[in-house]
Amino acid sequence: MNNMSAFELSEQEIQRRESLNKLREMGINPYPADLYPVTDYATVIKDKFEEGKQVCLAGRMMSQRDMGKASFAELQDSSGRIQLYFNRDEICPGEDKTMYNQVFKKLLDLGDFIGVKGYMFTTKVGETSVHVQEFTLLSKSLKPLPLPKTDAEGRIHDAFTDPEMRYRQRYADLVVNPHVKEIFIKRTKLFTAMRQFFNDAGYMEVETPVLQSIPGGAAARPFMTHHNALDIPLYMRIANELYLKRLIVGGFDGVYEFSKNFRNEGMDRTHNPEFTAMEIYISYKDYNWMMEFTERLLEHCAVEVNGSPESTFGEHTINFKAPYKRVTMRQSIIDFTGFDIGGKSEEELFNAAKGMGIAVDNTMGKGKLIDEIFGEKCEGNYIQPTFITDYPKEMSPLCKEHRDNPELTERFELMVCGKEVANAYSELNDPIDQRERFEEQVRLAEKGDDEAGQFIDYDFLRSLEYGMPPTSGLGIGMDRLIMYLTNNPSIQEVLFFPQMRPEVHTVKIELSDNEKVIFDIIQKEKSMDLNALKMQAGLSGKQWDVSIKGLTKQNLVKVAKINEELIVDLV
RNA sequence: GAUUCCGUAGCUCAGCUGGUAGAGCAAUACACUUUUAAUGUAUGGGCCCUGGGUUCGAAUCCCAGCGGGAUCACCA
Repeated sequence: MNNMSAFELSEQEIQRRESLNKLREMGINPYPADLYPVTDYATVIKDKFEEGKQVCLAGRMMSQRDMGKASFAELQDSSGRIQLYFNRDEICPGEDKTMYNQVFKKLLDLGDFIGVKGYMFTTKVGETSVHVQEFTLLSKSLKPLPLPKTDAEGRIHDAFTDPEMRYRQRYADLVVNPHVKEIFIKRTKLFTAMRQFFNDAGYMEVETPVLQSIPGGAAARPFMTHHNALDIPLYMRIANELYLKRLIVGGFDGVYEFSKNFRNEGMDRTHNPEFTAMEIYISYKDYNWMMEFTERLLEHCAVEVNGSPESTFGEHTINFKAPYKRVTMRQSIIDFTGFDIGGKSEEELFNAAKGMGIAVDNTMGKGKLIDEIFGEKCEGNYIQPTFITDYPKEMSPLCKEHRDNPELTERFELMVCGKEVANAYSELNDPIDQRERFEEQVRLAEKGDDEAGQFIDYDFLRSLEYGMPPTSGLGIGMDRLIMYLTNNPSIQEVLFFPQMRPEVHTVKIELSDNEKVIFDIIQKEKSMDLNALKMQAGLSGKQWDVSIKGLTKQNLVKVAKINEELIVDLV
């Protein structure tokens, strides 16, 4: 559906345009340029009520209750809503009552931005309100908002709920659904809290390239683009890890970045093609230190966002209060399956997984098999924040080998509600080992493992050769974290503008009768010789000329000259 | 990608086994000087997602498409 075309204005849209014109005729500019001297905000003056206090505020008029010579309206600004009281003889003290009778009562529509000056008072019924002495139209709204109504018990009626329209028209969603705005305020609070925590610890926020010639740091299908001047392919980053590590090589102690990453993969309730990860790298630390840092960080963030370390997600109450339980992957698999992966061969793991009813195939190595068992049997059980540690080496090409066991890595993931929200390593800084791991990934990719990385970033290896201090790194899926902190099971609810299929605008075009005749023929044939079409249409030379030009102009057909013959094609 | 549900007025939704389209809110007009889902009276507003098919007749039944939701699969 679309309302983009001027041909299809609804009745209400036409009425609003007429009001707009009337206002102009009365000398009222519906889109004035001058600033409006706002001094107050709706909820602030409601919370700190002072009888008779002069106020000046601005916002959208969201409801109007006319009672003849007096009226009530509601003003919604960025802070919330407040009731306005309009009295005819105070708005219009003289003989001329136009401002009240015409402008306020007739020509203003719900959704219009107005500015009001007046004083605070309480109505008979006890509602704190602004007694308006003067109002100004600040901006006219030409399209009716999908406005719900709220009753005395606070129940919302006819709420604007259609997810498609809410996501496509987030601006309208934000105006009429205050709880939606709340989600995004919390989202920003989360980012602020995290920044503050890192900055207080002395770490530095940095920016690294979004356009990369080698998309490294993760295994995912990248978006490709092209740089014209250099005439080279470029990729949108899938991760920023390798660039942050280069900065650690360069001598920064701690660097972090909120990284918009892009992955050209499927979309669903928890995946959007562009999403935000936070990555931080801190030198001279290991993953044990990072676990302690992470739990303090998340407790801090939860408190800043929700005022409490506890957060509700669906049927669960998640407690982000540190410390979190730590379980090795080996122990976790023992806990939930009774099977001990320690020291087992690939064949034994293969058979064990098969015995658990897990779909296995021959391309799977040890690491992949263990990961499948964990993903299938264990992962979903961790509701409260839990660190799962010591992942198999094969799955972690950027992570340092475990100090006690060469088959494992010093890696942890933080599980919340059965999903990964953070991932951290003692970072691999041995350039020779790193090169071998990359080469192993390329072999796996060639074998058909589409999760393995296919590119080797030789510049990154060069930087490691100069020497990277022992470093621990942490990555957090910001979208997923804010989903948990705002009780939203869908990523679309925590992104202002989630990816959608583009809207199709079927433009309705009025064709003349003659144009229709031609169009009907060409629509069947798709493409035909111009003279044959002219004959079939049976129009006079002049009628033909006007009609075919009309169709070409409306971009419905195209006339092309091929080998001295004129061909008409359907567009 | 698979399965399934949905698409009707600005919004939220009815519309039965096919018979010329309905409500509430919103809108327009009138009345009303402290209402608050204000109220009362009257009025207007629809490519019923698109395209085919069946039928004397389709919002309704069938097929295809488009868009969206949910579940599953995939996603270090």
